Amino acid sequence: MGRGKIEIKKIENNTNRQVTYSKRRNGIFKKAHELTVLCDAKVSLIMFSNTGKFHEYISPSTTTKKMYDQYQSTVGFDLWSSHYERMKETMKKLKDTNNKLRREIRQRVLGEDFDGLDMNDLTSLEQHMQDSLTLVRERKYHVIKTQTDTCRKRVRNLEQRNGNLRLDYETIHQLDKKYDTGENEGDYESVVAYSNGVSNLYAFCVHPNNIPHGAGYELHDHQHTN
Amino acid sequence: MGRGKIEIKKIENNTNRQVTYSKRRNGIFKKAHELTVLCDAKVSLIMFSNTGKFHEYISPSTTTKKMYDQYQSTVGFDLWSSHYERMKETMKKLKDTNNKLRREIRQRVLGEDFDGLDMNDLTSLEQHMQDSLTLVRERKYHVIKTQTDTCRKRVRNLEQRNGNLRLDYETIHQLDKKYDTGENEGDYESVVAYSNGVSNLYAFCVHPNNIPHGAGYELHDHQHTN
DNA sequence: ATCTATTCATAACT
DNA sequence: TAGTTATGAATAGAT
Repeated sequence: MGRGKIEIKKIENNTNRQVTYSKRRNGIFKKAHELTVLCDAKVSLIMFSNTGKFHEYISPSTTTKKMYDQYQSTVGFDLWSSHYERMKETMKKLKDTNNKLRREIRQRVLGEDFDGLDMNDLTSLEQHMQDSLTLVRERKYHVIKTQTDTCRKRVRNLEQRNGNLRLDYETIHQLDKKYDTGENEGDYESVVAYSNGVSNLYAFCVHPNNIPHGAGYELHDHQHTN
Repeated sequence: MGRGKIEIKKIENNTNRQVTYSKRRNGIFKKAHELTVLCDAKVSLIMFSNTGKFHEYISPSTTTKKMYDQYQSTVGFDLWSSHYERMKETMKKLKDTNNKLRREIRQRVLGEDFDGLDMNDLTSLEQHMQDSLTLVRERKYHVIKTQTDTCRKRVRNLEQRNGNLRLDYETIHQLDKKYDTGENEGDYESVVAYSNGVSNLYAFCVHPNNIPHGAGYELHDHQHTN
């Protein structure tokens, strides 16, 4: 139908193909619409050109979604059912699990929902809960013990540190006395020697009035205890 | 294009409509295929006649599902994503809930997974579990009490019944003695009178050897206790 | 189903 | 890209 018969095979000329696509597309759409009206049919027509351009015709009496729902139920095996059904299955299982967990919690945590449990069930439940409670208590005592140990260690460290401080302090005191009585010649070496292994001696020498509170040294303490 | 021009409106004659549908459907399918070949296009053509009959054409280079996936990504708003996404959302929530429940159970039932719980958490958890355990115990004792009460009632009933039986038995014994010594004249009335208010006297008279076990009377017992 | 007079769609051209 | 037209294709109505 045209100025000459054509063979039905791909039109290689790009422009021609485009033109033919456009013309014939309109032709089909027109036919689809005529069929819709004449025969009261429902038509969904979707096309993509080889360049990816999209066109569709859908009978006015329906929608594309409806057509595909109908398509699916007609063809039986539906296109997404595998995904969809598997998903629904999974969801059902999740819900079931959820409910079981909830019931367990209701029984064990909230102390409800005992219907259908006989003496044996109750006794076993009680035993289980007793065991679990014991586990929680053990955990708690473990935590307490750990905390106590840490605390004790810390105290011991502080005591030791305090002892050292006193020692240092007394040493300095004695040195001061020496200086006061002019007995300090040749003793500088011994002071330095003594200070090895005794912490913060220099600091005390600079600020001896800090000793009783020691707030300024907490950082040093930490460096030692850690 | 036929023996005469036709108006594009619904064909009322049923047969005519059917025939036209069939002819034009083939026409469109042919055109769809020609377009597919000539222009290297992809066509999905789905139709339902007004009687519900289904026909489809799909370009050989593709499938209906592919076409609709492409349709969805082209049109943007896709046909199933809303369902699908909502489903995925729901599933995620279910999984989360599930995990939370599981953790609670691990903590409270299995005595595991205490990481991140400090002393306060543990103390509160212990208290909660103690409370729950108490609830289970209460329930258990309630069940025990109920069972015990039922049992006790039953025993009391049986005892009472047993007492009645003995009474009956002795009565009969005395009557037998009377008969043995010939003292039974005019006493029939008194026996019947006596039997009023005493259960199963007739039965004893017929099968006095059943008395000690009484198995045959359990049904009667039930009728009395209920 | 098949036929065919007629209308319609469109290939080539502008 | 849009319009024209010669021509083949589609099909309405009849058989």
